[in-house]
Amino acid sequence: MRSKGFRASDNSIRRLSKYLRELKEMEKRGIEKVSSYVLGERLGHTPSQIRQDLSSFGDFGYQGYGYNVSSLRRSLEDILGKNSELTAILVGAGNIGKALLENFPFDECGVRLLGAYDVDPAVIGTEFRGIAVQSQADLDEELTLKVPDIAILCVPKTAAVETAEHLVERGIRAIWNYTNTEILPPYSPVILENVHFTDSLQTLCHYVAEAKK
Amino acid sequence: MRSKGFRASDNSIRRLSKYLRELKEMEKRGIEKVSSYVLGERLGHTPSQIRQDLSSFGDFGYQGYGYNVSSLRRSLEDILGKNSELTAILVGAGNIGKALLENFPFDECGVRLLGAYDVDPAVIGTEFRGIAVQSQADLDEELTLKVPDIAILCVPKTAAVETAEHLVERGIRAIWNYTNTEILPPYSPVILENVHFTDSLQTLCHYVAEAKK
DNA sequence: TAGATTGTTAATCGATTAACAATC
DNA sequence: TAGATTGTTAATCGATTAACAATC
Repeated sequence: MRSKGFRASDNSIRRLSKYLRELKEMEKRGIEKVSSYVLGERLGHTPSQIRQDLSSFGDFGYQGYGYNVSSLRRSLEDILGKNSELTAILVGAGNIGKALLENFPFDECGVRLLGAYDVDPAVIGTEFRGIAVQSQADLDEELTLKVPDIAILCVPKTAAVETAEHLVERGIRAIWNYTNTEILPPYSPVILENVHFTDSLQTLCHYVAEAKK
Repeated sequence: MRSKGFRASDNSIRRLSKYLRELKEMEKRGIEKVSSYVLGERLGHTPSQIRQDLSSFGDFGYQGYGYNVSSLRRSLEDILGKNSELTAILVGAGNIGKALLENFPFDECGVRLLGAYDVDPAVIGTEFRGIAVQSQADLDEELTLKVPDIAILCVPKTAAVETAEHLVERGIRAIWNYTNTEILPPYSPVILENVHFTDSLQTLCHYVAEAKK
């Protein structure tokens, strides 16, 4: 994982995830090598773009051959932090929180989920894949001991900003935000990744409405 | 909703959703007017960008005054298809499907959910907010009667491509894709909006891993 | 009126694509 | 070897930002 001078754009990073997805699929099918041309065909990108994206992180290919699927897969996993032993907690075990607890493939991203927390007594104690939901007090205690790398924020909209600020005050430096709310001021030093479902559907609806006209 | 000659970029459309979110918040707080400068401050965009984004869809502001919050909110809802009476069905009532059925604010996007479908007999018949999950056969019958505008695809990865193709063959022209898979060839005429959770977490992990170095 | 702020045109910046020498 | 395909440099394209006349 050799990093070069300039840094890749956010769009480029997101494409790496997409490439990784396709590479895993190819690996599963026993495909050994792939060229930027073929990968681009499959995913709708130009060969140039793929080579540019990859080359900003290292020399992964071989001239006249292309890329070895398995080894490029491993390199992309490295870049995307799979081997960085990152830890996370989940805050808010409502519906979306539960869905993540029950189903999300954290291993696939190399993230170890340390715990889940909620304020609702009816939910506290419930167990999902070996993780029992704990109380707010437990969360605060936990954070004094060790701050995980990532907080997955799944609390209701109304508690979103408050909870986010609380977590950041206690040392959290990255948030995976499911609250459909802008939880922190722009340019805050916290690394923020938003999953805004309504934004996504509204974008789709815009194009659908346009197409219907 | 006056549309001008050139079309807005995808990024621009996505920002409109963000603006809309903030405008709703301001409206709730009783704020009557807003300038591109103030809105930009709140969301981390330059005033120029906001004016550019908006002006590609119409003249919504007033010189020397700014924008009226309520009326801009309404205009953005129009652009984002809220008043286009779009319809949708949900296919695959597993965990994420259920979470959407139980919680997603479809009204907020102006989308009417017509039905939900699954192959699992254990799930068929279950009701969520007035919508009973129906069988695959029911789905096919429904599609011969009337094709909804959007299919929300929540089936397992393994059934993703097959189900998507099935739906498209029967007339579906837009898919909100929750399967974490590339379900259709690039450049297909179907309008596709992907919600790829793992891509999102991997992107976050990349930045977190970088920051830890 | 003077100050504020729009919509738009022009300038800048960054990202994508094309081209090509290097070389497996 | 000849053909294929990389990594990289240069050219193009598009998106963001700055500037400003118009005007409320």
